[in-house]
Amino acid sequence: MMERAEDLGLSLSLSSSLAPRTHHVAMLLHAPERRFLEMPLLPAKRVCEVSADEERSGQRGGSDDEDGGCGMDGSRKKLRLSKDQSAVLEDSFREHPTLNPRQKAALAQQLGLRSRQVEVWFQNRRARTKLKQTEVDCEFLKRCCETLTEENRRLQKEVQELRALKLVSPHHYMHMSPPTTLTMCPSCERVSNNNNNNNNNSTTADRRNGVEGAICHRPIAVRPQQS
DNA sequence: CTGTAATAACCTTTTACTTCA
DNA sequence: CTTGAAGTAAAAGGTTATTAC
Repeated sequence: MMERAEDLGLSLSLSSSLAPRTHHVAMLLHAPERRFLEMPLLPAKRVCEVSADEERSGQRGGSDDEDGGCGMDGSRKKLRLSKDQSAVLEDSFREHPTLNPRQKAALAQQLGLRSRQVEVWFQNRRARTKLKQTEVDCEFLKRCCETLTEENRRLQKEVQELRALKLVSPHHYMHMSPPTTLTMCPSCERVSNNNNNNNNNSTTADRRNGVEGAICHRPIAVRPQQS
């Protein structure tokens, strides 16, 4: 059969970790719809696995990766890893989240598990890590969204007030100091704070006239707005 | 050189079991 | 004792990269 780099004791972290990661972004986007379309109408078939005694003892020897047997009733009995086994697996995971076949076999032998079980444990462990990270990212984005919503509300209010002021007292409006606001360059979409951005080219009058392009970091065509 | 089939490794989703409040 | 939620081992089915032909 094929002789992979791992079999030679080489790490394939680039090809086996990075590449799938790039593709799983697409998977995240498209998998749910696909899964929905392909969702079976009937429950998935039950599958036989390692017998309860073998699993519980965790001492099942024998050839690697062979399918386990079934309980007499075909029911799936679930292995619970001991604390020691979990600790060793966790340590190993911290060291390297993916295993090459040699590491996997060594770990399996050390723990008295099949290497398939070690492999599955690592798969699930990676999935849990990713899920946790997704939750963290989601929480962060939620907070960002709340902050931006609040900022948007504040800015809308400020715009309203300025418009009202301009109508009521144009002279006073022209001579007031610039508002505490953020300005986004329409060209490069960078946001700058007017108050501490002293080296930008825009003037207060520019901004009052809606000429926001003046703060751009690169030259852009500025078309004064009709007001 | 290119296309293709086989294979390994990994990922995501789902299922089923265990534990615990 | 029952029940529902959470945690997790394992299976299923998918994608991608590699290799041989």
